[in-house]
Amino acid sequence: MLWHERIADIIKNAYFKAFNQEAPEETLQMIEQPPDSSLGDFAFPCFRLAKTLHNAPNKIAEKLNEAIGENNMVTTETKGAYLNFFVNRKAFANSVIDEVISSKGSYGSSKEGEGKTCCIDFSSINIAKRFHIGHISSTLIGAALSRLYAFKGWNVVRINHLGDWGTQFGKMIAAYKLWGSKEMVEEGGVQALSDLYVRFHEESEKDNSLDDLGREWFKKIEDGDEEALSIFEYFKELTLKDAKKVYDRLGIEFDSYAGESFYNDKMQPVIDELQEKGLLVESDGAWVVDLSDENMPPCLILKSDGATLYATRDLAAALYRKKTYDFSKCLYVVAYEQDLHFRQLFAVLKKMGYDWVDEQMEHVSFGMVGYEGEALSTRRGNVIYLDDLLQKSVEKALEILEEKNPNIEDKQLVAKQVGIGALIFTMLQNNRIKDIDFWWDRALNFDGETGPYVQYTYARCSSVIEKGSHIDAAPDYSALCDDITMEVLKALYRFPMAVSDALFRNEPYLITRCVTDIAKAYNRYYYEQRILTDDYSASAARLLLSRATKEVIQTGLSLLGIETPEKM
RNA sequence: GCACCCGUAGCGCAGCUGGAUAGCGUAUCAGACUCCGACUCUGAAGGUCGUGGGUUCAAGUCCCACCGGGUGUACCA
Repeated sequence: MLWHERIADIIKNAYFKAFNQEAPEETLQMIEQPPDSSLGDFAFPCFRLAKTLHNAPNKIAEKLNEAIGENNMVTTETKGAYLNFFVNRKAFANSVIDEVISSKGSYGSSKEGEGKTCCIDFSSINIAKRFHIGHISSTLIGAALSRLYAFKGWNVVRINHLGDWGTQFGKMIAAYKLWGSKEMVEEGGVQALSDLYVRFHEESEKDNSLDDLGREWFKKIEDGDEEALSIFEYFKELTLKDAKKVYDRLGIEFDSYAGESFYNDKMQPVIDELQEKGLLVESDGAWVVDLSDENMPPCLILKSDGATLYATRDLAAALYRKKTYDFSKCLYVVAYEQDLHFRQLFAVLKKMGYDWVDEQMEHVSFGMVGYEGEALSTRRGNVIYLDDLLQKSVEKALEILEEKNPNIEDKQLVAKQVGIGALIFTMLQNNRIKDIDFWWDRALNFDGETGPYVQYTYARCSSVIEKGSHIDAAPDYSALCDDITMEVLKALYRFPMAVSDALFRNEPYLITRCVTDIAKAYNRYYYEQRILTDDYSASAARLLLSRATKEVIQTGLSLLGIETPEKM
């Protein structure tokens, strides 16, 4: 039983005894953890009760305290309006460790999502463009969320909504036909495609007949011309092959690559439906859904030349996903630049009568990535490609390993785990909404609260557990009752709540920070408390704590997509 | 112009959805290994929480105005 619940029960009983009425519904939610452990392990603030009980908050706290009396699980004391609880440390240690060890790596998981489906639209790379750091947030946040939902029992559909539609692909084909060749692209990969595109732009400044050629080729794609399609498919294959390398290194897979082109033939029904429901109005030759009652600009559905737009496609995609997956939740992990677009999208769906939108659809927006104080820009060279970044981070990790632990086995593998782990950790350390200014020296800094710090703690646990493997005495939990050990136990205790909060708020950083807290508490403990001693019963208990720490760190990091080497 | 987001220590950020003395990391300074891994640990210093009002027993947190920064604002995605 959770200690929160246990304490809520104690309060409820005391409340009834003291005031002869039921305690408020939200008693459980009112329980807090004090800012300082010396105040208590849990606290119940009584301010809010003053009104209903017509009594001063500190008097209420005192009365509850009297009503509780003696209890073998907690001792209580009042401090002003707070009723503070000190847990029975031995019982607390025992229950936290049991809980972790008995769940066998699934500590913090649950089945609350069972039978429900969550679609997560993330990463969403563009065809014929290299994977750069502009896509890293969506990719890592989306991947972490997909693991989190799965951990909570959800059926997760990971969708890579490819940017694979638009006139630029007509231009690409034109450029390819003019100056490119299979050999050249085979050798240069996606970079060669980007170069072709850049060249097309340059040349079309001088020769504007090229733009017509581009449009012609795009028209051919639209009309299903065999040659155009086969070249286009080839570009797509090439891009995905490149991206796959990055995804593999990050341990990410997708269930669907249905991108923009996929919805090409699925928009007409949506347009018809908008028409039938009387939502489509003409405006300056274009067809829009008016959203002035929502204080938003109109949502453009059809251009004046009859062509569809981004919003049209997203409407079709949303309805398709609902029909195909019957989701209970549909997340869009997209930068905040598109806040308005999603607000419009959701508003239009609601006008169409889809009331599930409010509860089920969410734009999980995040801050933008810049490079050393400037905006990302391919033209100015302010671009970092993801494969380069991963490579550099792994190299840095390898350098440090060579220096600190040159004789380690699987050095290359460990360097990869540490280097990539460091990167993921940094990216998932803060609130999504914060902009990220990318600096090489910051990205490659492994000191302080970083991925390697937590991984190091994990390796430390492994090491001491191995050293103590000969101990088979029955654990004596009274060895886990001092203040410093309690901080480790409390950090472990908080983990399931961090997981729940992270899911509720769609914020992976809550996991990152919880795992960091655990590592910090354990490192301090490790320094202050000798784990392996002559007292085998005490050692056995301390080893169990180490094992619990190790397992929770592993669970937490794996949710983020970070691996845990046994040695580093 | 309008809409949305952000503003907390030099820098990078938390702050449990309104509660106890505002924290963490970095950088700076001072310390700690004959000892389970020094990629560790302890301590010091660093703040009118952008500004001014308001609501409340209680405001970094809620409301209003202003200042500063970012993003968006119909035929791109």
